[in-house]
Amino acid sequence: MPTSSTSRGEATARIFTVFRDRGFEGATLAELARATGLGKSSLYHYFPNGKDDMVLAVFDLLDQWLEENMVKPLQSPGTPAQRLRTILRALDELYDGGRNACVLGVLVVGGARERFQARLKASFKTWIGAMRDLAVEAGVARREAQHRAENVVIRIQGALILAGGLGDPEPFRRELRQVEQHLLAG
Amino acid sequence: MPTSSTSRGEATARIFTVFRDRGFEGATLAELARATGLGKSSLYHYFPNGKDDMVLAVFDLLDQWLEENMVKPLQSPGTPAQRLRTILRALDELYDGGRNACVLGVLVVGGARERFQARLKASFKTWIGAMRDLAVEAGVARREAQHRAENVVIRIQGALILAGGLGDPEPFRRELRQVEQHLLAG
DNA sequence: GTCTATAACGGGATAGAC
DNA sequence: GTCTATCCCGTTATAGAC
Repeated sequence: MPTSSTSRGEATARIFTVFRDRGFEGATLAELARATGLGKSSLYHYFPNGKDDMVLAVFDLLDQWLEENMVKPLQSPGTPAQRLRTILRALDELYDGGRNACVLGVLVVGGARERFQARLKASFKTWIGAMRDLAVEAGVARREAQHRAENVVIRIQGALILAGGLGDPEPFRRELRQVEQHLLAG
Repeated sequence: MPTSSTSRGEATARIFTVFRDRGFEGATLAELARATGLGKSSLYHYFPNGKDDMVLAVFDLLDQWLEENMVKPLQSPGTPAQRLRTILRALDELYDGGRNACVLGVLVVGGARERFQARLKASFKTWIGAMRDLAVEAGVARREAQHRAENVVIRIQGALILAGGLGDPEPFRRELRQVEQHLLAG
């Protein structure tokens, strides 16, 4: 169906990286156009409300990613520990071993938060919910599982911040290893 | 010596909150002027290089805060646990129980990181170093103390992100309580 | 759907009087 | 040190041809 050289979906994937690296107010139309290979007019063709629409598309893409890489592994075969490993590997890849920021964390700061609070909350809840369900399945009491799941997300977000601030991805890598031990521990 | 109604120091304190709440690119001169009660020209009188100079002043202020509230308590009387409590109380106040963002975390995202990487790294290292020294004094081996200190900073940063994303400060409050148990544990 | 051109606006920054 | 006025540029957004 798509007739253009760069589909809306392909454009969204590029736009994702621009918001992740530059933040909402730091992402200019010029850079978004360059990153997608589209002219400004074409961007407005796909995203009539400009950057706001682009961010919503990024949330849609992110929610697909969460569904595929966090939620779907809950129904896969294997032990909870094995599936957790799969999940953490996907996160490690998404964040490029601590060298990439998290677009959710980026959109929490500045004026973007107010605008997209509902989507931010929903995405975080999806993520936390998946981690919690895995812990519950491994025998952790539901309330404790919820807290551990939030703790996992907190530590990943914080590790990405520190890695960025130090200019060194190592804190992220160590934290990811510890998280693996922590979530399902007896 | 200051003859103006709003001194540079007072202005910096207000500017701090604007960058914290809006981010570097989100903070406009109009808002910075409004928040300080100064005209644009007065801002440029105090900060000849505009927003860049303002951020440097914010780093100076923050480093003073770290010295007073993280480093100085290391020489205070009392057990390490007591001094840790004092330190965590100061952080709880700084972040208003999880309702405020961390200006360090905010400046890590977007184009501000590259510009201020050195200052960011220095501030994080000061903070981590203080936490580490406290753990060492409590009998934790130095390498383990360093890791725990980084973990504390990671969890505080991450908790602020999640609190912002969910629009609920509770994750921060719980994390702060857990951090208190974790840093010095035998 | 994509292009060129441009409108309309807001941003950072400066000049010069006081 | 502060004010008013202004400049210049980048940014968002739109118009209209192809």
